[in-house]
Amino acid sequence: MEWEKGLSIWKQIERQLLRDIAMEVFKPGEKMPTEMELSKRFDVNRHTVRQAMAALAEANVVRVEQGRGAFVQEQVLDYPLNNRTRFSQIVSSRHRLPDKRLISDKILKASPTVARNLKIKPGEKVIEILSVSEADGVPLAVGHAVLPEKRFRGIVDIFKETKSLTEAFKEFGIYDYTRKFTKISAQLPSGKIAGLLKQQKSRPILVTESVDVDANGTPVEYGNTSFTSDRVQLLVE
Amino acid sequence: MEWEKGLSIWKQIERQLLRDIAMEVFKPGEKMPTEMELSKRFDVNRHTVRQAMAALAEANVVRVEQGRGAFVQEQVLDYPLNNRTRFSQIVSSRHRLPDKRLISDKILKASPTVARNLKIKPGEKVIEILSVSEADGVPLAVGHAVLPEKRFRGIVDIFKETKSLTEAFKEFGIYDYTRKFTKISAQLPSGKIAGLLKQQKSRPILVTESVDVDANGTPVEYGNTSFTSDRVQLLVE
DNA sequence: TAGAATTTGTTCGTATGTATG
DNA sequence: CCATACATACGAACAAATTCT
Repeated sequence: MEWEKGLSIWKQIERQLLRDIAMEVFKPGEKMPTEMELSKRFDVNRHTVRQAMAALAEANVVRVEQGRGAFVQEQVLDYPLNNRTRFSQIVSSRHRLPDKRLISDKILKASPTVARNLKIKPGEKVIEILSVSEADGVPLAVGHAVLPEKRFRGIVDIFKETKSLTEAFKEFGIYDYTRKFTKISAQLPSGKIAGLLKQQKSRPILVTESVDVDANGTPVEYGNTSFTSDRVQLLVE
Repeated sequence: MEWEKGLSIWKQIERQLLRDIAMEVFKPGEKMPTEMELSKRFDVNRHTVRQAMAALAEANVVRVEQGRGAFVQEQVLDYPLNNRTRFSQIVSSRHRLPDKRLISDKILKASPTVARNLKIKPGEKVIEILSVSEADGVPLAVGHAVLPEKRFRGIVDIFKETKSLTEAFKEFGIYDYTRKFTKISAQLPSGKIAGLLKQQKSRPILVTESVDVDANGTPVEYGNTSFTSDRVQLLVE
């Protein structure tokens, strides 16, 4: 590579790498070449490459992990929390193809935590639905929803057809429901969740705990959603 | 320990451990005895203890880490995001003693990201303030605020006195400012942040990125706050 | 499970060019 | 012209984290 004069070498390297990423020579999520390889390619010192990489990391274009390498940042999806937008709408509006796959469903007895949030008695039957939400075939979140079985018997079949809880609720006369609260924490994923999200166990996830209520204020769903923090960012406006 | 009849042994163990935690025999953040030690103490099989521990983990009373042991969960502080509440108010309302310590302040040039969010030109001078927010002497968050230097020259001295940006803003004629947006992600902390939060580098943190604007909609602060996810939970209502 | 190899992070030192007063 | 400060660039050695064998 030829160096223009008037512009520092590391800035030219930064521009070149940015072009490579834009041209998908290095694709989102993929590993970049090592600093050694890059310093050979550009025929400069490793520090010069590092300065370019640091600039890219600051601009959130790449993510550098000690001992592993640098990775091209996936496109981060802003996931709004406080309004009534649904997953499929959010993903569609970003020109990406949404999908929601049912992983499993079970009927079991409410644990104390579940019972408190759904305002039912511990031990009452509840429906547990595990699903994966994807955009363009890439998993973004694992949803873990719990609903009172007494009120929503048979909802799983409708969910399977419509792939949407919103639609399924309509069959039970619930045309509007709102989010009562959302609690957000950061965790490391279990092996199961990491597998479903197709991410490493060492990368953290965003976990939201929430309760949805119907027009009367009665809880209809207690949910627990795990987002890949590499591909999703929660947004409060 | 004597077993009551009519109640399963693991539930009695669960109750006993809960009592121990309530009496602070095991204190928040501390390591619990190993499963082996507990099974000896209660003279039961290790699996019986595991069942009790699993129940406590489900109830979020303890946190189990493979290869390290079980730890009593710290009291989690719900940190509301969407209203105008300030840190000191939030902590005070939970009957805990708030404190905000200035770690460092610097004047440097705005990076492209900073410039975009503050709506200034890249390279313009900005004030960078690093602070730690604590409750009862335990660090909860590390704040990283960036302000335009042109408008807020000398604000650091006022911040040092009042320990509050809200108060410092008043000296500059800003009596009201609002949060334009908050973006939330999960990350692993850098060594520096982990040290300031007095937590392990392997435990994830919640990072909020936000912009505050004055009454005219002009950005006054671009901030980046890192919360310990073991002691803080973000709350959106 | 233990150690070697790989890869990034940090800290020295050295040298050069450029802007400023 | 000089002194100073600052950014750039290179080199070497070691620390820390991860992966491979």
